[in-house]
Amino acid sequence: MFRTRVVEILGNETSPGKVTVMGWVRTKRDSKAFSFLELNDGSCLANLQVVADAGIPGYEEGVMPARTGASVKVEGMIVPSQGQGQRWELQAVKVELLGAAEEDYPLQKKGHSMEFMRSIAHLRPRSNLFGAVFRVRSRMAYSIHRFFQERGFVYVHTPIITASDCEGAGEMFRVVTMDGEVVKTGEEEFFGKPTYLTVSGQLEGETFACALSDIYTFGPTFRAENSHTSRHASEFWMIEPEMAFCDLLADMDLAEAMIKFLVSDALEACAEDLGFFNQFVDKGLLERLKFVRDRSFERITYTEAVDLLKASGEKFEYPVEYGLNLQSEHERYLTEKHFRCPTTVYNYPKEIKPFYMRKNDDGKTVAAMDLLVPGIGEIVGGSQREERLEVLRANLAEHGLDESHYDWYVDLRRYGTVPHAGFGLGFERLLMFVTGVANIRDVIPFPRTPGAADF
RNA sequence: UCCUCUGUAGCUCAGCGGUAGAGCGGGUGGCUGUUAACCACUAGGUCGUUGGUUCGAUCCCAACCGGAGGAGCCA
Repeated sequence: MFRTRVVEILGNETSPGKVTVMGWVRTKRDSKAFSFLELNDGSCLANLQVVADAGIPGYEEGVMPARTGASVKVEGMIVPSQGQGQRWELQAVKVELLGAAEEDYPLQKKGHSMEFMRSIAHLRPRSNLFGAVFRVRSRMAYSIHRFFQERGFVYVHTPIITASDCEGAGEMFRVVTMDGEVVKTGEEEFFGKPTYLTVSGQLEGETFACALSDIYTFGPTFRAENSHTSRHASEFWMIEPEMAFCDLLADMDLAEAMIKFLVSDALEACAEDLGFFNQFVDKGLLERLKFVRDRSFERITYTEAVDLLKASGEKFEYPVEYGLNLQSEHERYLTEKHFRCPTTVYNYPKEIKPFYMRKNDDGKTVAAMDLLVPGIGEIVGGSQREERLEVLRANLAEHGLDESHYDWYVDLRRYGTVPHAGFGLGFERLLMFVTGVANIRDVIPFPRTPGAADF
């Protein structure tokens, strides 16, 4: 089957002449003597306008029954459009109906609510919005690999089924086998011990960084948290670079460079789709993305942030106090009202951070950092890892963890330990930031949230 | 897990203590180089479920179920 993609046709300076195009009908306007078909093949946001004169081969069988949602094959000439609104149009010489759409095709030409679109997740990529979202998602995945590969990072596939529990990362899904309706436990466990779906590849990533220097992971992660918000999903994708011979400063530099790289690439490679978001989803999107691309980010220590929030005069629902976690409202104030740009907060009190983060010399804080962006909040969380054997052991004990569960992790500090650091970036949150789409369910093809695992 | 909002036609919503309406979508016909086309006609609903109050409930009350938003936790 040979076809020309719509994106190739519409980008032409001169007519490509005779082409065959296949796609889905977005809308059709009939008159007595001819029909206009808006054809979309997903290769770009724009449709190709097809002009089909009554009487051409396939008009009765191909064009007339082709209502919204139908798939068609059109052969014809690309000619300059007589009408307003498009440069090129396809003057059809032959139309073939590939697949009719039944009368109850749910996508209308008019806008639908996001809730309804979620209920038809198998059809929503055929809409302008979701087509654009998922083209951008694909491009950003590609760009992430490019960013790291160009910098000499090695891509590591950390396991999805894991026996390790990356402490502090939340509730986990158990992986079990069944005997009929009975879950096999104890001696019967498939792996001989309890296993889970991974909540993070970080600990395994550290082992590879302590061999290949600079590595990254990029894969699905799972959290069994019962959280109902627009920013949480039970299954999501995460990018986790880990670097040997690296401290917190270089870690923050990398996180910021990565955000800038991705935003810059999106602005260039996804201009049409971002323009659509800017018009219909978030009027300030392009301005904000250009700002992020061109300006430097703010950096502030946790202690400075607490002082700043206390002195702000702003009324918060939750108290600002050294030693307490920054609440969403506090993060939002910093990044949306005070600095009005992405902000990295670092050096958090050790009590509110997990065991693997490196203790600072002040004895009170750890070398942790969160990169906050306007509208989303935390998009990156990272730290320099504790590389000193005795300090790590003490941390495990302080957190009430059994060292025997982490023997392989502790080994890294026994055999040629090195300063190292890394971070985790939520892929869907990045996409929310880049597209302006407000709900995480709308930037992942088939979202899994508590109580919902359709499709 | 907690708090708030919400559930009427395929979709988006209006409505009212006396058993329902619009726009879009669908169907039929017409018309026009149209472009969220236009015009006319037409078919669609046990008003989320179960109880209760009432002469009478889609409307008031309760519980449950579903959806959404926020908090916490995090990415």
